[in-house]
Parts: sequence; C-alpha cells; structure tokens
Amino acid sequence: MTTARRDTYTPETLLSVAVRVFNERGYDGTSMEHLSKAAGISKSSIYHHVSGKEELLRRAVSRALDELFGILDEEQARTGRAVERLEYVVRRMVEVLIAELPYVTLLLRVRGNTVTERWALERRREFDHRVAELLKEAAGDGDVRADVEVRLATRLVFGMINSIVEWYRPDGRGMGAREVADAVVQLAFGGLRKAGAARG
Amino acid sequence: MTTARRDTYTPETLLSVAVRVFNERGYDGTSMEHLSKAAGISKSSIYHHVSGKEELLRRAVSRALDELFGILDEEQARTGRAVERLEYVVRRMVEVLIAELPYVTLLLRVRGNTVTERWALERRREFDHRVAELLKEAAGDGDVRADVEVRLATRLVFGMINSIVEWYRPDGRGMGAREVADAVVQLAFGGLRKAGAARG
DNA sequence: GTCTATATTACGATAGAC
DNA sequence: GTCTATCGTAATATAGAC
Repeated sequence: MTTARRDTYTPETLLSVAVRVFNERGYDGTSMEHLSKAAGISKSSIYHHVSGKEELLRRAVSRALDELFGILDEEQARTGRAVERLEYVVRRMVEVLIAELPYVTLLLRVRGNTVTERWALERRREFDHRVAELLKEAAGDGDVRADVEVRLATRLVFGMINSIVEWYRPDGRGMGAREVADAVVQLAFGGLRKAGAARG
Repeated sequence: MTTARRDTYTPETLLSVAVRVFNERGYDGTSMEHLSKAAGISKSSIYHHVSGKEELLRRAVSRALDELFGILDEEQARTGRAVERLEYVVRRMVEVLIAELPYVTLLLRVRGNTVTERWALERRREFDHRVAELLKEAAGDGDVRADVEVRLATRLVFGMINSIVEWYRPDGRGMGAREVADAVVQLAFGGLRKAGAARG
C-alpha cells in the first residue's frame, strides 16, 4: 500500500461499515441515518460515494457470490471422484463463508423486495443447483447414501453450512475456519453417531 | 365451532395474514399499509384488533416458542437414553417446524431491533441450550462422536433443522413432515456417506 | 469530500364519523 | 368493526455552500 492511512471514504471502505450495520439491524431496518452515524459522516456524504442503500447491498452480495462461484472453478472442485469434489466444495464453502463472513451473511439474509435482492436470490439458486449436481453424481457413483433424496440432502447440508453465519464470530481465541470446516465435513459426511455404533 | 363463517377479523385470524406477509417481505420491510392491503381492511381497522406491528410479531413468535418448548416436556424427551431422547427431540423439532411453519419461520428471522425481538432471541438461546445439554449427555454416554465439540455440533444440527423454513412449502404433492424428519434424523445422525463406506 | 438545509414521500398511529 | 382523513415523525434523496 502506498497510502497507509486514509481520512476519507471510498466506496470500498464505506461498504465494510455499511455491511456491518446491515447485519446488525437487518437491511430493511437500516436507515441512511444509521449508516451515517456508523460511518461518522453525514447522509449526503454517503450519497457522494454511492447512489444509495441498494448499491451498497449490490456491491456486498456481488462480492459474496463471486467468492462462492470461484470455488467451483478451483482445480479440486473440477477433477477427481464426485464425492471428493463435493467434500472439497463443502470445505471451501465454509472457508469462504468465514473469510467473507459479513458479505455472505448479508447475502444469505436477502429476502427479495428489490431487483437487487431478487437477482441475488437467483444467483444463489444457481450456485445451489451446481452443488446439487455434484451430490447427484456422487450418488450415481454409489459414494453417498441413496435413502435420502439428492435435492433434500443438498438443502440440509447447505442449511448446516449456511447457519455458520448465525453464530461464528472471529473475535477472541475462538475456532479458525479450518476447525469449523473439519467439523462440518465430519458431521455432514459422517453424522453425529459414533463411528461403528449400530442404528437402534 | 359454533360460528362456521366469519366476516370480520379477530387478533388470531389477522395474525395468520400478518405472519404470511412478514415472511414474504421481512418484518422490517412490511408496513401497516402492506398488512392492510393483504388483509383487505384499512390500517386503522388493524389498530382496532392489535396495538401495532410489534404485537403481531410478539403473538407469532410466542406461538412458535411455546410449541418448541412443549417438545421438551413430552414423555419421550424426558425418559430413556440421552441419544434416544435427542433423536426424538430432533424429529419433533422438524415436525413442529413444519406444522407451525410461518410462525417458526418468523421466529428464526428475528434480528433484535426491538424489545420483542430481543426477548425472542433470548428464549431461542434458552431452547438451544436445553438441547445442547441433551447432546452433551449423549456424548458422556459415548453414543455420539467425541471429535466434534458439543456446542459446535449442536449449532450445526440446529442449522440443518432450522434451514427447512427456507425451502419447505406445504403446497402440492410434496413431502410430508414425517419424510423430512426421517431425512434429517438420517443425515444428522448417520451423515451423507454411505453406511459401511470407509473414510478416505 | 463533507457539510447544513430541505424537498418529498412513506411510515406508524390516532380521531372521529358511520 | 370498519372507514376516511390526518397528525407527527422518519425515511430516501437532492441542492448548494464551503
């Protein structure tokens, strides 16, 4: 970096403040006044950087979506046995979710009231579909259980992964992304029950 | 019922309309104008039945919380081996979630901007804690895997269960609560991987 | 780039007629 | 029990000074 310190905002730095407030109060529950207080500048100064609330939302969810879709282009997500690719994608999803926590959190809470929100929902569905195809392929290989429907299993595993945004906080001496990813992979693929324990 | 048909609202019947709109648009994204349009009566008529938006929210989340806490009082949740009680609670959570879908959906989306929302969050945490204790006991019995921390496992399983509200829709010839509960129990306890398949 | 001041609209809630 | 009309506030956004 050439400029170690800034004293003015850019759309990027303003975004990080806005996303934090959006996640605290909810997007609809956040007013431009809330944002101006949190950023320490006036409402009209915010309009100098961005066109309004919705642009901030669009920038935020775009960032989250780009990171998620990026996973599918990675080498280990494209080559090898389907169940292995699936495990890799699940692990990377957890890592991206934690690395981009506020952005993904906002993405996952989008409802669909505006065009930006509906666009985000559509791209999310597209991503889900891509992962579901992976699970379907693994089922075809006989590597995952056949007694739970593929689409249902995908949704439940996504639910497990996505729920991380509801409680994970990077502060303190807590868990790292690796540890959470390990736990998710172990639970999602192996389940709660102790290995070797028979079903009652 | 003595009155088979009604042509006016009661707080109860109004609630069902309000909860549906809250879930479609988000609580903060729903105005009294939205509610009046959906209910087919004027804004001021709504105020005749309830004190305002927040009372509708309070009634809705109370109903969801009462149903969830009710699970813990049921016979099979109180007697027997911890892992069996846990499985019963997980199954019943899915069933309650589906039976009271709009109410639980609203509960799970509460953020914490008002006193009602903060109260709901606190009661949710209390419920989570009760289930976490059950899992802890099952771990002490050696019935669940010890390589994933109890609190983390609880959160992930809750994430899987709670995510049902994001996609389950009762309409059409879809799955029933029983089938979803079966799938959740199988995945949560047994995992995705095919039974008998070794870890790579 | 930031500010104060303000236009304009939407919101939650109330008054009072029927 | 429902309505129209309206109050007071808070919302998004803009104008224009510095």
